Amino acid sequence: MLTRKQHELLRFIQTRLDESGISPSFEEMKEALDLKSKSGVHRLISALEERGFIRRLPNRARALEVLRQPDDASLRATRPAMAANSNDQSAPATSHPAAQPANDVIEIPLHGRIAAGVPIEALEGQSTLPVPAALLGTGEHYALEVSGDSMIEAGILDGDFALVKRTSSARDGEIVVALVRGEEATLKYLRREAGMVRLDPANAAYEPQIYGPDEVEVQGKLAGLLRRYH
Amino acid sequence: MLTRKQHELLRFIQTRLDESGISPSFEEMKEALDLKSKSGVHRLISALEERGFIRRLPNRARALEVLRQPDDASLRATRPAMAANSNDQSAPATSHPAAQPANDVIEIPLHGRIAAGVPIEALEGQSTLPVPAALLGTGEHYALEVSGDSMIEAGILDGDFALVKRTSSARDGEIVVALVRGEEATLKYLRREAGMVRLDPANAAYEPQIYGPDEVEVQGKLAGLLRRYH
DNA sequence: TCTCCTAGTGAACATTCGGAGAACAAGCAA
DNA sequence: TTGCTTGTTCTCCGAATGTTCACTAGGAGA
Repeated sequence: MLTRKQHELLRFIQTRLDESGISPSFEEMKEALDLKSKSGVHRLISALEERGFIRRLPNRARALEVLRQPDDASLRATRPAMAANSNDQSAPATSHPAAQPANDVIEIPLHGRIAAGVPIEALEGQSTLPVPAALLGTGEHYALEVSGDSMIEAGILDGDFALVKRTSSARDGEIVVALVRGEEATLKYLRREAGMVRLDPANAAYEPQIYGPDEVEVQGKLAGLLRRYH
Repeated sequence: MLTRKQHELLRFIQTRLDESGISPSFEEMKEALDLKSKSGVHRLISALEERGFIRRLPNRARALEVLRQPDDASLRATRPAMAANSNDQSAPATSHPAAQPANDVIEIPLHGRIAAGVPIEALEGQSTLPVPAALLGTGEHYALEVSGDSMIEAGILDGDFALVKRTSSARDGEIVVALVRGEEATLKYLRREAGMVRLDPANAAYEPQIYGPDEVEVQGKLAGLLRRYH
């Protein structure tokens, strides 16, 4: 899936993220790959993004996120080491060499219903929900039960479980959990325009809402969805 | 399923990916198979792709990904099931505190895409998908990747994973996997009227289809849904 | 608000590498 | 025979890489 250079760069980025938590700048990547110009890095980054290995915020410095690891044994072998690096060694949760089902499932907290007029922190969780790891990317996730039909045209129905990645940044067009004026958490499309933040429902019966940047806090972005039919 | 050469090539690719994480180029595969030309490799690659064993980005160098192993128990044991999930994500959240194994999880077989014009039995699957037991009821279940937008108004989008309970009976108004004339499996609302069976899409752009009772075989009914956002 | 600096963007050029595919032939099984 | 897999040669063109240079967006500070 990756060429040599792409692979090399991806590993460098991942290493830096593991060590310092900060993505390297183009300049640093240039040095690491022994190039004389940032342009080469730029193209490699673009290729990695195109192939779905990283994600980035355009025009933002050091705004890289690794989405997947290259599919190779050396990584699999080093994963325990990485775990020890990136996180506290006190988490022994990684010792499941062949515990097949367990490796594929992540237990995430269920924080209650969204669009209930209550900040979701208030509902910090009682229960948890097991979720296939494949539905999630990296990072911390939680689940919310969707209330209402304001996102129905995006295929998100009342009663669905939204799997949300905890983050305070999101890109235009992504579906986010937004806390409005510290009071109300809703699930909406995020769009920014003219210094304002617009929250777009996916239901022609509802109006987009426009707020000042200080009125809206992104609490996470939609990473997956679970639904039950009875 | 695979010819000797295809099998040999697939194993070579997998080996290289395991060792280096970088897919081999046509030139390298040519050498490995002891051929004198890349064209042979080209045809083998095409065959492997057509049969769903590998995935590739067209016109991209070294952009191969192995989706399935040949039906070979020794190999299969070493590959997590989700590797076969068309998209990325074979490397889930490498390590974070919230990632804990769970018990109430059921591993169900993933039978391929539905609405692909192929009876799903034909795709009897290598891969499996871990699913929270809470999403399913009793009985035997399997998963299908949804193809197309014919159920979009029911909140079922292209690329979603439908969790299906295997059953040959369903009630009016339920969403079922229906095999039409032994050929085509589709996901539709089931309705019976005047001795006929009607399969209703949930998309105004599509027409309901009406069949004789002998033409339609219910293979299961929708029990749950998984979706990933990228 | 304005100005400056840095990091990121991307066009352009050259070189080498890698993939697509037509065309022809041989071996083999139904 | 017919159909399929395989082997081979050859050609064409696009991808990947390295490099230079100029430009732009954002953030920091005056």
